[in-house]
Formats: sequence, structure tokens, C-alpha cells
Amino acid sequence: MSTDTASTTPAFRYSPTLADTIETKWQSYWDEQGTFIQPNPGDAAFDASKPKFYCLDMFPYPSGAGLHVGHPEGYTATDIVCRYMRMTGHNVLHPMGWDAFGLPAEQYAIQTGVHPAETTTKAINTFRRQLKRFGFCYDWSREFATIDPDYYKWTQWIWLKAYDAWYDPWQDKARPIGELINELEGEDLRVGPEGDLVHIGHEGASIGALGSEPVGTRRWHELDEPERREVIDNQRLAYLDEVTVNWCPKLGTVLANEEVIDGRSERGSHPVTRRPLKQWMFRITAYAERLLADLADVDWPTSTKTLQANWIGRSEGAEINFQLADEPGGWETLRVYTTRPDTLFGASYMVVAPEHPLVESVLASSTPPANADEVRAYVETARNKSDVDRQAETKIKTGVALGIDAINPANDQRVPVWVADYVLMGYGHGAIMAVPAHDERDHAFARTFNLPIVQVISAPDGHDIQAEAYAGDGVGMNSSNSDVSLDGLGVADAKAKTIEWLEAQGHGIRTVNYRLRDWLFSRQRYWGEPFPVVYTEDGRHWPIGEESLPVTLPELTDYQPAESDDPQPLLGKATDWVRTTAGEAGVCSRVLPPDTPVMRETNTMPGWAGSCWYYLRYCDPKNDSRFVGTDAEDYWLGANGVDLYIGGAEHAVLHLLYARFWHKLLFDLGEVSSPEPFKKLFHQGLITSFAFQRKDKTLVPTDQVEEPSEGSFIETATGEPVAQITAKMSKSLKNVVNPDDVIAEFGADTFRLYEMYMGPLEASKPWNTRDTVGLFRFLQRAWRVVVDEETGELSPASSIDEDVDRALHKAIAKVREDIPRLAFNTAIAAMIELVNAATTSKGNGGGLTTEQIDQFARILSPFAPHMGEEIWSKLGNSNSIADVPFPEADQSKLVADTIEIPVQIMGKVRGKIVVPPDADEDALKAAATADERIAELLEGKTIRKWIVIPGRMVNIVAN
RNA sequence: GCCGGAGUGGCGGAAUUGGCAUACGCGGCGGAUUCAAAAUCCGCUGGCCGAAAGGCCGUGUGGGUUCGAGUCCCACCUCCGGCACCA
Repeated sequence: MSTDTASTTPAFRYSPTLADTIETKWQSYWDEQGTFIQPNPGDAAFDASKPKFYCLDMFPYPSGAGLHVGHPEGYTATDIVCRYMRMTGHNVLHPMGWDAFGLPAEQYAIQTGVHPAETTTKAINTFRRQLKRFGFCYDWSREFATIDPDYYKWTQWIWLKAYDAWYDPWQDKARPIGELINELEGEDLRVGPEGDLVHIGHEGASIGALGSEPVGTRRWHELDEPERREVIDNQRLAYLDEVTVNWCPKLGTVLANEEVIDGRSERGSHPVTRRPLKQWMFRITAYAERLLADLADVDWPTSTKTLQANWIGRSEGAEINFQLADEPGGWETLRVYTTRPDTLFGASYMVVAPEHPLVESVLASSTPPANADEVRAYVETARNKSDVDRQAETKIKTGVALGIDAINPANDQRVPVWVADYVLMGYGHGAIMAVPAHDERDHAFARTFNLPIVQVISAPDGHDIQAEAYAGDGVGMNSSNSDVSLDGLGVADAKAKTIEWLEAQGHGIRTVNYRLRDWLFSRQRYWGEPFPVVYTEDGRHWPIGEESLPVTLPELTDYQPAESDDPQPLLGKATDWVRTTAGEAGVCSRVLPPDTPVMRETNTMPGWAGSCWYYLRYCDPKNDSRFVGTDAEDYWLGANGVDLYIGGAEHAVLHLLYARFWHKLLFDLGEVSSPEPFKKLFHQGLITSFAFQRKDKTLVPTDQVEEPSEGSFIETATGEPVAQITAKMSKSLKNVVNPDDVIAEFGADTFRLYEMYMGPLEASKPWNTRDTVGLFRFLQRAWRVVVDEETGELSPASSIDEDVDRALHKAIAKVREDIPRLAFNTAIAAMIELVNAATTSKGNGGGLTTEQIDQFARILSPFAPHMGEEIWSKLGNSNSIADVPFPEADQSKLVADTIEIPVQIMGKVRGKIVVPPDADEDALKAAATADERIAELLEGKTIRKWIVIPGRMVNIVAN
């Protein structure tokens, strides 16, 4: 409009335009100079004298929408820490890459026909450009995406390692299958009646079987080839199993337990049903105890540790065998798991899950139950019920009697066996002993079906056991047989005694159970890693040889999944690829003749696969002979793993548990040097946004609200008042903030400072665009203190102002203290105080001297690196400020000549005294009594007590 | 229901070990500059009473410990996150 602006605004004021110029200049400089390329051990430029620091961000899924304001929150935090660690003399590994396989790109392909690789590459380019615009100090030479064949080659390789490994419970670690075969050939290890392994000479040695008796075991040479193969296949850590899966007809895929929330898919919220399917599994349950125990060794938020511990769900109890009367369907016993063996005498019926194999056996037996049709119908209904329905009926118990009886080993009474869907096949043995008197669920069931409720633990006076279960502590009652009595014992003692008795009688053993299930690893999707395995016509599976990896994903033109109840993997559409020969697929010729016709596996790996080991690849991303070079891995991961890992709390169980599992597997096989991947973990809080709520709690989009007066909001259309609340950013609420807009308005340095200044890193906090200007003003003020706005030259003070110098050293000390504890908001506040002090004094001829500017630029640079570099270069330096040492505070300058301390009378501040900082107790008493106002208030009173904390405060107790 | 976390001005938040509650920023008010506005700069800003000096109240609620409590203890309320028929 007018050119007056140009004449009144100084040419070198820190404006958004100037910020943009400075920032893009330094970003190009860093790229060209390779400032942040970190050499590896063995590289010419590597400095072995420095300690290492590996700082990792959870890599993003590059979505088409571009960066969200939540991304730069964690990334700025790690960036500050990395820049600080470099300046304090560390070799810093700070990589970035892309978690690029996954559903959204495939869904987009379904809608548009655009190949996911194309969509993904485009999104990656956008993300990279946006991240560089923030000035993050990533070593971009280490960048990769999980979809790169050079990367997923090794993802497949790791899967093969698991396929070719078993878990040795005696050594408590994974070992190669070859060693298992050696041991079986040596015949100390035998095969038990259930296909389990029995180690001769080891107490309690069998997996899955009760007791340690090698009865019914077979030696390796007694088995034929198919039997041997079955034994081996059942031991693999990556194994094929017919399991009840979470099938999502709408998404056309199965989902892991972790991906199902309230019976619906985590992504898209579609209904999920349960059905049996042959799928690749990971035997993560073998690691349950170690995954739980090793949480003690990592520096993680307690909330996350608790979440993982709950997910693993360790419980202690007993496995108990109940004899079945009349051997129904050939079954002699029914095995249950219980955490309350002390209530055994109160077990008045039993329940098996609808999927329990006993049910099928009983129905198929020569003497099926009279109500067989009813049982069959119930099982069928339960199978078809979605988990939503199954869980919606928590309160209402359903079930049907199976028409057979079991014998309670404690009192030899016959108890009926029921089928009910409140018992889950996936936990314990899918069967329970029901003790209605002392378990709420059993009680509800017993009441519904009129089953006996037998009290065996004393309840408080007035408790009606027929009306309500009692699950609390008490003493045993009605619990005696000819050789054991629990009467009068507390719950803990009764548990111990019962187990002792069960073990002596051979009816059961002490055992530990976990809620954790094995990890279902197959997906019927296209956009994922293919499995390196093929099938022969007889249905057997054969691994692809390592040297033939990767098994590349074939091109596809039609991505539409069949929406059906019958799982059809998408890769089945690539018929030429699926039907091949062993030689063509890369199966070792010693294993199968090359011309053997084979079918490739058409399932793909889930989205989690690539993120399970990416932190390892960053150490040595170009290595084409190993997944990570031994020296690089040993140096960067060391004994404890990644030094600092920052990312969202939404990954507290899934990604973080899976990655720990893979890491432990690789550790056992000697491929990595630490038992845990991530030493210190930190979650940045969610960045929310303001939203508006009507009286009826419905939300109003932000653009339909006005603020007619300070702090009060009305809905434009109705004039009704609405309340300002915080909510997740969402398109529908029109409260999504785009980082590009903020950078355009104020620059990246302001954006970085704002997000770090909003509050504690771990706290969830609302974005408030109005507040961003405060940090821009801070930078503008800092710039003005240092630079002449008319000429653009430095304008240092000629002499040191003592107050400013003290503020400087306080800021240095505060920043040094706060960065390692990730308290960036208070570090920034200290720098603002310094700049305010220097601004005030500049009007009085103060400001910062050249030496002070030097120090200030250094402490500012991790937070606002572009301004840091600009000031640094104005100081006449030609190197990067990222490569210079971080200042140390001069302790002597932190102490003022005098300090003001409060004087309280009866705990209320009544005056202040000015004393030397080292004034002792007597000096403080003297100064306090000498204060006019204090003396006045003490008049006529007796001093009862002095409380004097030198340097802090004085309190006088008087009346 | 169970587990975890949090409640401090108009708003975001600060407060090493129990020691001046509200640092710092936003917003608001007043002033400078400007023809004017924006930007920038300076000052004030928890509530109530008071002309002022000053006084009283104040960290979700109610109790307690202490010379002194945002901080420790007991009981409760509200909000957020997670798990949820796991025997």
C-alpha cells in the first residue's frame, strides 16, 4: 500500500523475511558442508577419542498429508540434545528414515489405482523437504526407507533367523535349529508324548507336560521323517500354526491382538470376528519372562513399563489335572490353570471354551451328549460372534452343559463340565475350574444356571455368599480330605499347601502363566514385506536361501481385496510370481531339487516388521554383506543400546514390545551385543488444540465460534455461549495447524522455540497460535541486542555490565542443567531473562560484549540453530557453531554481592533484609532485628524460637 | 472395575531436598512513537478491602503433620491415557 514501511522499518530488523533468508542459507550450508555426517569406526574422519551418543526419533510413516505439528515436537527435542551433545564432545548418531510399508498407501491405491510405491515416494520427498526446513541436524547420508529392497532384504533375513531358531528353556535362550537336531541325535533330548521336548536329567524339564517323568518319550532315531519334521516345525520361533485369528472382513486381513480395540480394528474401526486360519506366528511368549524382567534394566517412563508389564500379564498359580469320568471322547483328563489353588475344594463345576478340542471330541464320540445339537449350536454361535458382541454381554453369562463330569481331585466329587464363551481359548488351557463362591464371573454363571456355590474361604460377617462372590482374603473352611487340610489357613499359605499336595499326588504343578499371546505375523495385504518361504504341493514349507534375498514384491495392478469371510491374500493375484520352481525362488538345491514346482507364500508381513530393527540399520545403512556391521553395531549400541529414544506413547506396547523381542532374539543368536535395544525412552506429549463445546457436550468447529469479549465464546450461528476446551486436532473441528504456515509466518527457529516452550516435553498441551509471537519477539530482541538493525553489523557493548554478566552465566548454567533432563521450557525462559536483562541495559549503554555475544550464540544455537550460525559468522568465524564447545558457567559470576531474603514472623513474610550471600545465622538474626518494621511488629512479644536457613529465609516464632 | 498420570492467575506454564506461590510467555490495561494504524519500545497486571501505608484470602475439596505445605500423610472429587470375562 505504502512505501513508508520501508523507510521506517530498519533494513536488518529480524523479520520473517530475514529469518527465511538466514534459515535457508544455513540449511544449504549444512547440506553442502556435510556438517552433520557422522563417520563410523574405521572411517578416516572418525574420532575414536570421543564418547558416543546414539539419539533416535521414532521414524514417521510418510503420509500424503505431510508433517503434522506433533512430528517436530519430538524431533526438535532430539535435535537440541544432539547439538548439545556434539558441542560437549560426543560422536553423535542422529538418523532419520521412513516407515513406509502400511495400509494407508494401499487403501489409496485401491481408490485410485496409483501404485503405493509412487504415493509413498512422493510423501517421503515432502516429509524430507519439510524436515530439512526445520534445520534438524540429521545425518541424511544414513537415510533409508523400510520399502527399499536393500533394507527389507534384511528384514526377511531376520525372519529366516527366527524360522531357523528354537527356544531352549534349559539355557533360557534362542538357539539355531541345527543345534536342536544335534541334541536330539545325542538323545539327552527326547520327544514327549505331546510332541514336546524332554531333557533327560533336568528336573521339571518338559514344556507343556506335567512333571519330569520321561514316560512315553521317544528317541530321535525312533521317529520317521514326517514326525521329525513336525517336532522341528513345532519348535521354530517363526512357525506356522492354525490359530484363531482376528479376521476383519472389511479390511480383508487378519489383525494382531494389539491391533484390535474393543472388538474393532484399530485402523478404520471395522468389526473383527474370530476364525481359525493357518498363519505365520512369532513365539514371543517364549520371551515373556525376559521381556518382563529386563524392564528393570531400562530407563523408561514407569507408565510405559507398567503398560508392558500389564500386557505381558504374569500371574502365578497352578496347573491342575481333573480326571474325566468315563473317558469321554477318549479324554482322560482336563487340564486347567488357576491362580487360586487354595479354593480347589470349592470347585463345583468346570468350564471349557467353545473352541476347546474336548468339545469336538465329545461331540464326535460314540456316546455324544443328549443335548449335542444344543452344544453344537452354541459353539457355532460363539464362533460367529464378533468380539464386539462377545464383550458387550460381559454381564450376561451364556453357556451349555457338555453332559460329562470331571472329578475334583480334592474331594473326589463329580462336577459337571460346561461350555461357555466367558472362558477364552487363548489363555491358560482354555478351561477353568469354577469356584463361584470366590470368583465374580463364576458366581454370575452359577446363579444363571443354578449351580452349587460352595464357600471355602471365610468372608467378613454379614457377607451373603449366595448373593455375591467373595474374592478377598480369609481363612480356609470346608477344605479337608483324608491327607490334607486347608481349614484355618490364610489364602497365601493355603495356596502353597495345595500346590505342595497336588505335586505330591501328581495332580498338578506350580506354574506361571502370561496373558501375552504369540504374535500373529501374517497379513493378507499387498504393501508389505513378502515372506522368504515357499510351499511344495504337499503343503510343506521351505525357506528361501539367504543368498537369494530379497524376495521382491511383485508388481500388481489390482489392489482391491476381496471383502469376504474367506481370507484371500492379495499377492495371490500375481499368479506368475506365485507359481514358480524351487530353483527360481532361491531354495537351496540341497533342500529341494531346483525344478520342483513350488508356490510362494502370498501373505505379507505386518507394518510392524520394518520398525523392529531400523535402529540397527542406521548404524551401518550401506552394508550389503550383513544387516549391520559388527563394529558399527558394537560401537553405537554398545552394552545398553540406543542412548535416547523419543517418540509417542501410542507405541508403548506394540512397536516397543516387538522391537525388544526381535532384539533379544538377535542377541541370543549372537548377532547384536546388547540384551535391550533402547536404554532410555521418553514420550513427547500430544499436541492438542483448542475446541469449543456446547452445553450438550457436542463440539463446534473452530471457524463457527466468535470471541465477542475476552475469554467468552459464542457460536456464531446461534449466539449461544460455548466453552473452550482442549481436544485432539481434527479436520472436522477445523483446528489442525500446518507447520508450513507457521514457518512461513515466523520461521523455523520461532517454531522450534515455541514448541519447546509450550510446557514440559512429556505433557499433553494445547497449541495456541496466538502465543507463537512471543518467541518470535524473543528472537527479534536477541537479534537487536547483538546486531545493529540499520547496518546489519554486530553492535557489541564496550564494557561488561555486571547484572547482564550474571544473567548470562545463570543462563549458561540453567541451559546446561536443563538440556540433559529435557526441560527445554525452563532453559528457554532463562535465555529470555538474559536477553531482557541485556535489552534493558542496552538503552543505558549496556548490551552484550563481543565475548558475551560469543557465549550467548553458543547456548542459543541448539534451540535456534539458524540464528546461532548467523551470529557466529558475524563474529568472524568460518566454521559451524555446531562444531564448537558449549560454554561453561563461571561459578564466581553466579554469586551476587548481596542477596535479599525474606523475614517471616509466625510463617508470614513481614519484611526483607539485604545481606551478603554468605551471611551466617548470627548475622541474619542481627539484620532481622535491626529491620525497623520487624522490630515494630515484635514489640511487646516474646521470641520463642528462631528458624534461620542461611541464604534462604528467617522465621521468628513469637507471641 | 483395575492400572498409570494430572488438577496452580483470563490462557500456556514456573517453583533443586518442605523455605518469598504465580518465574517466563500470551492476553489485558496505560504510556511512547505515528497524521493514523501495524510493527516496535517502556510501565502495570492473582482476588477482595483501602486514598495510601498496609491488611485479609489464595495452588481441585475436606482433614492432618510442621515454626513453615503447591510440595509430606489420610479421605474424597474431577479430568486425561491405558487395560478390561486373562480364571
